[in-house]
Amino acid sequence: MSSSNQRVDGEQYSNFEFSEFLKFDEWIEEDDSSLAISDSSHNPVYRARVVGESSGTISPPERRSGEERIGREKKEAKERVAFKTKSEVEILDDGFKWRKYGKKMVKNSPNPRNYYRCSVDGCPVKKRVERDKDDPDYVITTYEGVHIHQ
DNA sequence: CGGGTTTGACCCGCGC
DNA sequence: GCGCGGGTCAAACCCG
Repeated sequence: MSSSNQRVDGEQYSNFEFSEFLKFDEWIEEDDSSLAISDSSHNPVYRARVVGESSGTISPPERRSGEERIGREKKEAKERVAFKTKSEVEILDDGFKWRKYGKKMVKNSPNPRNYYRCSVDGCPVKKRVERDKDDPDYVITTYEGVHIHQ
């Protein structure tokens, strides 16, 4: 991963409290509504959240091989936070190390969808990056789960 | 050498 | 019951 953009947001995200901010259901404009689009490589202009149904529990990712994954129980829906950011590169450095584990093409969009996972052991955090179909200049980054480490 | 990235195949849930 | 879509894993390759 070679991110040409210097990381100046590491602390910015540290202050992020997903569990608290998760309160929206649609794209909401940030205070930077003016879309000033700072020169900073990335600045979340939009924030959306889609918590896993609070009432409708979704089955956890139980892989095939019904023998090693079995045992997982549905504790609570994982948090899903989506950020719409204007960026040229989809590899936004949020202060964590991500390992790409898959790429898929969306049928509704000519743009591929990249799947990332936290390299830290025990970190069940997953990241999904996709380019906006209507706004190629924008990148939608969806975070899933919470980091067990800072 | 290690870690990370890549692409295809595989799997699962749901819809029809 | 089968098909589609989306998601994940895995082997191989590349880079530092």
